[in-house]
Amino acid sequence: MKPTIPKGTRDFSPTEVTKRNYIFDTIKTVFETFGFQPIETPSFENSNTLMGKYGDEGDRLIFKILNSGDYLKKVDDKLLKDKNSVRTTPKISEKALRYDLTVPFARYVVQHQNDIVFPFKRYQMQPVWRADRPQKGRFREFYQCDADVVGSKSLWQEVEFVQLYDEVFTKLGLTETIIKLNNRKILSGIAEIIGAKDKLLDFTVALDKLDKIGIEGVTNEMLGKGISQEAIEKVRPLFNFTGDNLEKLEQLKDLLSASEEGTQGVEDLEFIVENIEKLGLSSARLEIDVTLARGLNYYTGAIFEVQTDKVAIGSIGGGGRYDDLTGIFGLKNISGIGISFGLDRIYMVLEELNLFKRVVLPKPTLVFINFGEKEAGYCMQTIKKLREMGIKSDLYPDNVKLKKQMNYANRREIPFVALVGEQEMQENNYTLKNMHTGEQTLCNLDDLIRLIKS
RNA sequence: GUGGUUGUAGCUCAGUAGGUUAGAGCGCUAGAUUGUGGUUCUAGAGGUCGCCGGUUCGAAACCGGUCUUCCACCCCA
Repeated sequence: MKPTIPKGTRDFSPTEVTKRNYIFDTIKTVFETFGFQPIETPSFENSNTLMGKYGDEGDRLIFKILNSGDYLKKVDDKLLKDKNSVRTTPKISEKALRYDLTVPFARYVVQHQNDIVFPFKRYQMQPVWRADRPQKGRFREFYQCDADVVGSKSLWQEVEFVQLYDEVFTKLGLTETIIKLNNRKILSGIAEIIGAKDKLLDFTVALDKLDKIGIEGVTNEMLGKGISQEAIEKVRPLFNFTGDNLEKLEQLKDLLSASEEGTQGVEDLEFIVENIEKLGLSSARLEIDVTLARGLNYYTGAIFEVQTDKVAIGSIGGGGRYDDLTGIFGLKNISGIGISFGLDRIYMVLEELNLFKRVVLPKPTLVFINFGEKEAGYCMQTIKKLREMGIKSDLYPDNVKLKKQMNYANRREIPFVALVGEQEMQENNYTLKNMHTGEQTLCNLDDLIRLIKS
């Protein structure tokens, strides 16, 4: 049998895990610096917790878990005969793998509302699963690193999340990231102005593609969705939106003056932009982008997306404010805002830009050659002492040819090898070989420690 | 879900207008070197050519299906 793993999943080698942990640790440190606390939720939830939260497309991409036992027994004969998957699925599957971390978090907040101190700032770094077709930077199992705040409507949270993005990417050495910012209220306002409020979703999805398919493509798609030519004319200025953030906001103000919601959105963005300008960013750039829509339909306020133009890979993070996420689970009037880091994509970007230089694979500093049982026992005494001192050291476990043992040390890039044979044992000293220079020294334990520490 | 693409040794890939025994480089094992790795030289092991079926005297090659890889769309991190 040929060993394989399912489509869209990956194994991670020691080097890869080390590099991934470096990203995890960096993000985690920043999250905690900003006052977030960790939680974890199960990898699978009840289907009804997840289904219907991500739109029809999302439902299709949720991995369903088959009921245990004789799961077909209770299903109606008629239903089975009809071969209708959509209607049969709920009968044979009651659990599903989590699709993101935000919905399980909303469930968590509602379920534990009595124990939570609001405003609740939590972070979560766990895998999620999507039955998508894999392609570049898209997998069926991948990690998300989310930070959310629930229980505060303050726009300072938006400001903080921009700072947080900047901080994380700066620490990772990924500079000049572009933090795109928009507001769902502005999109609603625009739809209102053009009299296509019922087509908000179609409108935003089409607008989102502007940089990909161009003005003409977007126009055609909007026309195709039943948005009138006149309406499109009204928003044409959006297609060639230029200037700095404040200039863009001025233009938007004019465009949206007749929409209360749109105006509110502009004011929100103004607050964020002005304060970020006062506080300053280390290496990222905040950019208003009215074409930024994001697919999720639960965002109600600010929308974020982080991009880098150094690597063509799509967004490496995103998020936004959702005023009513917990409402679905019965807890009203709790506003939330959150952001997410796409760990796997960040990994690919750092790899491509060669930004993992500082990451070193954990490995022994010193390995002892095995010359036989007696010598091995003697070496283990020393290794015990060295390990107690925090020096990573190891005994080659088998008494095999010296060449093979040396080759092992070489392949693992272990900097020092100690040879202890009969001669050394009798004289109570060590032959220490520096694998880099090839230099060998006969020394006692103190000298050995001093040499490998230098 | 739609369209395209890929699969030959552990890895990266050659190969054939269908014809004895399927190749290379790297890696692996052994030796040159019995207490010395990285270089070099020599030898060796390793493949039902993704899987199933069809066409054919004959298929790794042609055809169909299926799985897989990668890519675009949809959607999205």
